[in-house]
Amino acid sequence: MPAEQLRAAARDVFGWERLRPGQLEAMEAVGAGRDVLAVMPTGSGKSATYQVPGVVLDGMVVVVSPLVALQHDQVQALRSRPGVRAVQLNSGLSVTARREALAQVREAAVDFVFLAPEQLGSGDVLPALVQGGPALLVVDEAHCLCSWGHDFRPDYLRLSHVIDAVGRPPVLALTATASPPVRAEIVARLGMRDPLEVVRGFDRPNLQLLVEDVREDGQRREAVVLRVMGEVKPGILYTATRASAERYAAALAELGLSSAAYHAGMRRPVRDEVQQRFMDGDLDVVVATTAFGMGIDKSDVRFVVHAEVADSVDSYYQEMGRAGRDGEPAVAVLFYREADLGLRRFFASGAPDVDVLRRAAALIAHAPGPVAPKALAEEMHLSPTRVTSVVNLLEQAGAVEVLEDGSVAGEADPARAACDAAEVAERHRLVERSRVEMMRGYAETTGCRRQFLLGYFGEELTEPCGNCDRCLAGASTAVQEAIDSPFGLQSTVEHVEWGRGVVMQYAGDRITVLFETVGYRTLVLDTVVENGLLSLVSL
DNA sequence: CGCGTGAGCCGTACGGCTCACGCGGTGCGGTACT
Repeated sequence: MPAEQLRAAARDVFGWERLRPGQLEAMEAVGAGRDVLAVMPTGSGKSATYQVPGVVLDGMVVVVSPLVALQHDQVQALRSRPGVRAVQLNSGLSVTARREALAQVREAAVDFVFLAPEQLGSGDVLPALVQGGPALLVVDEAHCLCSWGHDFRPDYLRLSHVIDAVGRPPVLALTATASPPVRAEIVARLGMRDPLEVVRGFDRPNLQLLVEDVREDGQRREAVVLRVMGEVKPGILYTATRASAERYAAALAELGLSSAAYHAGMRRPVRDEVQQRFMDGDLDVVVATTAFGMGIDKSDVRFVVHAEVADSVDSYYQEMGRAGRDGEPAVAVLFYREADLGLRRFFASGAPDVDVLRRAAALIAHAPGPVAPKALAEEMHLSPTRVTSVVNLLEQAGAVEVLEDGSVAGEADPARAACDAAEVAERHRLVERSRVEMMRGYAETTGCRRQFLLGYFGEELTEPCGNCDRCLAGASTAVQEAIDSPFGLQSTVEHVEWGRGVVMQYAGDRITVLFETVGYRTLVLDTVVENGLLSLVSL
């Protein structure tokens, strides 16, 4: 697909006179049938990378998108363009509307179809897609695969099977934030082949990065409220729990701010109203849990304050990145207390029930033929989500096989299968917990915070930034040149005890490695070298 | 893991302390009930 054709479509259909370099690069690859992973900041025209090829391509584009509300907005935006046909498939559709949409999909009589991964799990959607034969499959907000796929929304981990089932069209994965290991996981989990990675800058120099140490929980409340009161509005205050969001929202309102809480425990219409008021500029502060943010693109947010740590640097970067999108000065403040890591560790430690794994493996092994997930759910009195998650683990452990129609087969010894599957989950749990530890790394770093963040995302900032609290205090310790070390960034190393890992970062006299089995570990480089703890692995 | 809540106790009559316990995030879909 020549660039000229893409430019013409962008201009004639969407009214975009110019395409940015990253956009065009991704579009051309997609048009040429290549898998693409695009990591580009929100507001940089990520959606254009599938919208434009979508109107040029001969065939239908399937977009897997995590939130029904996002799908709705995306469909509306596309329908407003001349001659563009877009539908969505979700549980909100009436029987008639759904039947109609499915018929259109079967005949490939639409340009775009939007759906959540759960739609692909059962019934009539996958056969309709197979018949329609998509020309491109897009996974929007692809980091959800890693953050949600393992337990919360396990249908995400089934996408590679869907891609195979619909005839392996080119795959385009999109996200705004993904560190190198997250990118690798997206590529692996989707089974992408030799993907082109288009990664556009992570650096947001207009964001001032601050961390405030809190000793006692009691002191924090007041400090957070004072900070929010003192900042230029509007802004977002993130909290770790719903109750905390409610409390802060009330406290700020009492002091005269227009503030509102936002979390998943609130009724849908109330949540929508809060979001709308924020977008319209009617709110000074939204006090929210992680429920708030996806799909929010408001340019003039002046601060993002975290009352407690996020669950990973990936999440933190994504949340703070909602400030200062207009390029004007904005501030990201993290209130840090070591004890807060406990709650995040708790969230990251949902251990699987070995007995459930064993029972599932036994049912599958002793069945006369392949078992439908629905039958497993009924037999075991588990929700479909739990069953999918259990099947995913057994499959990753190599104990069962999921057939093209979704049914599960396997003859492994149940006790053994459960043990192997639990080990898969345990490895994932360790990595999740080490991601929490990297939040400590950010909060406790003695060096430039931006160098830490960019290093985490695989980019190098050669000089301290001058716009974080460490730099402003003149206290940034020099970052050790990677050149001094025998282990280059992103090189594969082997530890005497923890096995293989990838070098992620240098900060001060320390080296951080992401190990396959135990997750992130930070080591003193001199000790590593003196004792020969690491060796370079040539691949 | 650690915070907030409520029960129970102290030691002197209502306030304050300690301790045990439960709970904590994210959304899809479908079902049951107005």
